[in-house]
Amino acid sequence: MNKTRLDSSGTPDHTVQRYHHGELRPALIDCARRILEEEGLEALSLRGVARRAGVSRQAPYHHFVDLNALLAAVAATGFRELAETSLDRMNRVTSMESRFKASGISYVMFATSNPALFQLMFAGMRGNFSNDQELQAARYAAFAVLKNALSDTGRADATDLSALKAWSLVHGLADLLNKRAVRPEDFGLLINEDLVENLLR
Amino acid sequence: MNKTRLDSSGTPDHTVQRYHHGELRPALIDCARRILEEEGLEALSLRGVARRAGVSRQAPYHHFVDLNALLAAVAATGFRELAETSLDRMNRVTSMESRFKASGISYVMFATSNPALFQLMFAGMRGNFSNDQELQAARYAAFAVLKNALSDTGRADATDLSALKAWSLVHGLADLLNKRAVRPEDFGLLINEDLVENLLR
DNA sequence: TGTACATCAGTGAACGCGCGTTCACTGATGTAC
DNA sequence: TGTACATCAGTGAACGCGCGTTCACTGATGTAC
Repeated sequence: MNKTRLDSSGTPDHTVQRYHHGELRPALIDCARRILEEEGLEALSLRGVARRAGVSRQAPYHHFVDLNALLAAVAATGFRELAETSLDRMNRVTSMESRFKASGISYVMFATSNPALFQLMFAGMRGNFSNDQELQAARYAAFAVLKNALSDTGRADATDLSALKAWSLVHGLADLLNKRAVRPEDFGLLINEDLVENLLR
Repeated sequence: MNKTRLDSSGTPDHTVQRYHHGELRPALIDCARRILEEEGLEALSLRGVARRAGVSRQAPYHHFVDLNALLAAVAATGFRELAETSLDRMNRVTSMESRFKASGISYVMFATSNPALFQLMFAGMRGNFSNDQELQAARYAAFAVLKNALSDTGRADATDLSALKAWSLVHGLADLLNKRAVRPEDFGLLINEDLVENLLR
């Protein structure tokens, strides 16, 4: 272990090994996200996260009571990001109809850009960490963005059932793409986004 | 171990413990299915299956080269059953339109009646056992039943893209129900089937 | 400004678990003669 | 019809792995005086 004191510039730096990490909690979440991205959900473990953060196995327990708490925190970042990128994309267009369509596209794009994270976000709903407060709030906020996108269209059929229909459509497409049950090439298209565009037209 | 000889009636019986099981391969697949049903996909292991079949840990290796081979065999039974129950349901109605609708309903009902199995069936597609011959054949046959249900309607828009749209819709609904992201109670309904009926109307 | 000391955030070793898989072995079965 | 024997389908012990988690400990930090 190459332990050095914080140098005089004083800025926290994950690459500098110090006894007190300083930003370990967010760093652990970040490492978990990278493991999800590179190795998938099955490969995510507390020990692995600690290893990646360059910290002892026991260190994470100072920031998360157990593995589920870490998973909940990671899933929460996922929902916040989903809401954020959805709003970003929606704000690039003006009509309520195109905003609604943008929300659907962003849902699929988020899911296929972060397949393991997306899996974790929904795995939690029947799992052991679904009652985490922070996670519930983030999930609720993300779903609200999407639901509002539909109701804002003012469509006559903007019912709960239509919302479910829209959600099922994009959720299903996202999952089929992630599971490789469907590929854009099968439709003569190059990338997922083209396929979503076509399907939601 | 209560090992008894095969009694004079001579019928193979899984409950009678004999040195040679006689029907171990199908029995293992059956045990795997029951573990999926009762404990979920994460709980499925070769050791667990052997344990449940009342057989040594090593015994399954006489019938499956490794865990993936067993998983592939289990997933294949799933696809065969999906095709079978879909056809059953479709054959209870006459018009091509209602047959198509029946195929959609049966897809969701199968998925929600066998959540862990359904998860396994699609997990394989990006996993290590997707190139199993028997599995590929069963999967192809099941998907053909559903695709034909649409093309048989003779709809003008019975394109590949419409097929994907229909598939995404039922697949998404199935997954949302399985992940408990959506419950029929949220829509004032009692059971999943009512919700599917409403959504596909 | 210095310092004593409580608290915070790490370390390192260990426990117990279930897993996939390999190895050498043996009882059971079926078939050729 | 009997029997020798190859083969099939089991057993049981063991290896090595990664996991979540607990325990006792210690270095670092910040604050009251």
